[in-house]
Amino acid sequence: MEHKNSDINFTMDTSCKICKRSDCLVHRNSAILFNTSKPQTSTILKCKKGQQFIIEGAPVNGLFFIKSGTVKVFRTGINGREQIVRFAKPCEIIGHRGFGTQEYYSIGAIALQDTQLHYFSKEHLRESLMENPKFTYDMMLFYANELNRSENKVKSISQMTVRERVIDTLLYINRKFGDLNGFLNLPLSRKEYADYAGTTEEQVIRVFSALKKEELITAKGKKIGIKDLQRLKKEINDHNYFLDT
DNA sequence: CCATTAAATTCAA
DNA sequence: TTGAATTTAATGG
Repeated sequence: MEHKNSDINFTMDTSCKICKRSDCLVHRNSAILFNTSKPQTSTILKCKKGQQFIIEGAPVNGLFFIKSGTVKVFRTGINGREQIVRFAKPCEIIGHRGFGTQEYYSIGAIALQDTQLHYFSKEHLRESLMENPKFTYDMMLFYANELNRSENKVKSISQMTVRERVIDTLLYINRKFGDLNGFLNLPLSRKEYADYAGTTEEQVIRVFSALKKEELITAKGKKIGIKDLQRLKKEINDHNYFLDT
């Protein structure tokens, strides 16, 4: 909740050197995004673990693309409760909802690990979008995907039981971040699972304990291992089915 | 929700 | 690399 916003480090970069994926929006459109003939192309923002780089209510000046690391995007509710909207990994966009119409961010974003972000100004993006239909189309697909996911999330929160929501969260993390040596490749606190699933830390801990007893998962601190993916999937597929990345 | 204990992580020597 | 200090997990009221 209470994260310090200390020295943020800006450096210039003219290309996306790390990511070489053909399905990466930044890489696929790097010629446009890193157009060297334009003065202000991109900036790299380096965030340390736990650093907040988008503050709710701050003015929107541009968009962030994750170059490396992971990020949680959240919104704070009325009672100070944190609702995690999504977890984001490299090649994803952050802060896009505020782009265009909104003046201020309605979400906050915090680096879960040391993270590098490409930052593009509104002006540069506007020009790139106007000039390049392919880039615009890629962006549109991203928006459509996000909308779909967000609609599904509304359903899951309002209609699923706590247990189902926790399982759903585990499957989401598994789908999106995969596993490493049998453990989910993203260390999260129980509080963070709770904030995504829309419950409390205690509930998550209790569901985890039950799942461990049923031999569906294993847990060693923040390392959560999925033991029986099929049975977990089956349990929520009775009510829900959705894909996302 | 809060208090207690156990467990895990961090950090600095 | 270790272990003391701090943070986080788990359980029961």
